[in-house]
Amino acid sequence: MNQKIFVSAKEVADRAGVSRSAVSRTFTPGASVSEETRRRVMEAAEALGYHVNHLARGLMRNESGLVCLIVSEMDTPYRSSLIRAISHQLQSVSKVAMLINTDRSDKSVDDALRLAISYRADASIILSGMPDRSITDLCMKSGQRLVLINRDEEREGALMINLHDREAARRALIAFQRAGCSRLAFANSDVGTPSLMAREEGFVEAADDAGIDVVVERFGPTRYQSGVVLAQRLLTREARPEAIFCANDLLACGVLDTARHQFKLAVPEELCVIGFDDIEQSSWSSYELTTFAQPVDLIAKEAVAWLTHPAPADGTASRIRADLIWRGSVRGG
Amino acid sequence: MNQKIFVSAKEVADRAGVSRSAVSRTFTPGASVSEETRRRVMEAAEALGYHVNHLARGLMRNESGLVCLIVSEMDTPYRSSLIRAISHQLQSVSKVAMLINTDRSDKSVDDALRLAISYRADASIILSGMPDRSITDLCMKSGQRLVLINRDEEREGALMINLHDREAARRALIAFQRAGCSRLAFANSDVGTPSLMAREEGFVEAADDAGIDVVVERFGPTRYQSGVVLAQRLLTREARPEAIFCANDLLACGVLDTARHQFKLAVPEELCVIGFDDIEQSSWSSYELTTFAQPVDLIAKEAVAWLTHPAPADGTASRIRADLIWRGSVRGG
DNA sequence: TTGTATGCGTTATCAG
DNA sequence: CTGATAACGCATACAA
Repeated sequence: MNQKIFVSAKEVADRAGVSRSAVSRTFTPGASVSEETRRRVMEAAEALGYHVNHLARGLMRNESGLVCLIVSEMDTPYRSSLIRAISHQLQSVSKVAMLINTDRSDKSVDDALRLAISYRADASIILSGMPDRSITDLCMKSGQRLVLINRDEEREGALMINLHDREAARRALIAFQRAGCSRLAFANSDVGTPSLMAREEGFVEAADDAGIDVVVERFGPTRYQSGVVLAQRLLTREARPEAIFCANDLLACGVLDTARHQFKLAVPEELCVIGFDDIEQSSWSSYELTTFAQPVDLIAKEAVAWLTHPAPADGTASRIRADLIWRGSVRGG
Repeated sequence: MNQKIFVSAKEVADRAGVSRSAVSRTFTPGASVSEETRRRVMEAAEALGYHVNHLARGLMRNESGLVCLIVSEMDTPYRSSLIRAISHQLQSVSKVAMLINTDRSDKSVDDALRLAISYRADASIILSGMPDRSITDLCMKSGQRLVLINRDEEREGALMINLHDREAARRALIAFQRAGCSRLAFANSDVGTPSLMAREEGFVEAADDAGIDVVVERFGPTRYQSGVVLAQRLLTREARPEAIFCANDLLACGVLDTARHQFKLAVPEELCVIGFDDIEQSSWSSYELTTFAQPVDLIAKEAVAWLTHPAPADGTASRIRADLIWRGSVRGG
């Protein structure tokens, strides 16, 4: 069944009439080989269909070229675009992404991290959940780098990339105020992800400061269908909100659809909505959603740069600003 | 920088007071170890933070546990849900997905496949593009299994998973006929992916058989924005189509939005639309798109089952039926 | 059941 | 610039 048939450096060396070291050097960037031997090696390698065994190379160098991406609900628009951006960046520095699905449990994140260690991954990037401190310590001790995206929690030696969620929430409030909205609401899922909570808290605080009340509603996973439920709850209140800030775009789409189709509300005339992420659907003409853009390419670039570049201090935190994209779901853009 | 600090089987053996073979056996499912030694080994391993080195193990067994996913535009709804399903299935059989981004060029697919060989991936699953025959031959010769999804092209020894695209297209025609539509159109991208072309050809053929004319329009990548352009072209024709079958849901969403918002057409009263894939957005209340469902979980299951199970004949082809999901974009569901 | 010895394909070291 | 040799961490055939 499993025919071995992998051609090794020795075979190439024999055919080319050189030592196996010469073969190794030919495929090691920046090694010194004469033009002549390189040519002969390449020729033999081509003929035999030789490919460097990255497993063996990784074993020697203690560096596999693998980077572990740990993520749940990866078929969600924002997540998948972040994955695309990161894997693309990784490839540009000759690394490759290992993709690991988790459910929401922190234990599954721990398992993923263990797997990363088993494969001697050069690094792990966590997009969902939060591993136990004992595991992250193990990662650091193993010389494995760690990047936490939107986790908003400290981990010794790891790179933390976060957005200015609270500050963005303040700007959302200002936008609503300028639109003349006074009855405000915040629509959130009930999963309690740090970045989602930061948006909620930032919005409520900002409203507090301005002496405005905010109705906060939380429900279900962070998905479209939850947005539907949230809208039903919010829009049936006696004092119907004039503006809803949603924890992310998926919720906002559900809210918008429900407001328009079920409650026959005109947006933005009767209801203003702001989301977060700027997923592709937000720009579709059924939504025209005003939202904060997550700069996924920038996030990916920062993450990968930190992985390859010797770290400045070792662990670092990065805060990125989310730009407000004005579309039609808020008056007076 | 790169502290070595990976604990090896030898260290565990020393601490447990056994030979390193005992350690190896403890972590090899189905090896014979006494309960006593197993316990002591596990204890030592736990204490030291030992993890089997999958690189070394893969080197020995010539089998890495890695499966390469080759895909372009992976942040697209259908693609990302397929990736989720596959990676999930892989994890359930203790394999892990290596994710490789390609652009549309076949050369980038070749490169991805070479990388898979370098990592001694157990298999490669191709979701986009088509590699050169010389490369696929190399894969087979290297004992690397190959799965082609929706590629609709033969490759010796590979598993090909396809849908009944042509047959589905026939059913789309019937649905339109039952809705009383006579002026028909097909909206396609211009990338010429086999499965997309099969849907187009199947639809045109079925219409031919029924003596009906079909306007075919092709434009751009297979994305929402292309749907917008396609709708503009189709809906400004003298004889405006009453029904449009779109090569996939993303195009259909663009068509629907444009028909409604720009041309003020009522769906399904003045225009019927059918898509393909059943992405999540199709069920959103702004679309209510009637569409053919790609059974991603089934596809993933078949692919992974074939990878783990000794192949029936070696290479195989699988055709899966796409169910029509009736929603509001066609009259008389 | 256990330990010993050997080999997997590389790269790094060092002598030439 | 080149070639021999020693690791790397593990699995396994073989002997005990």
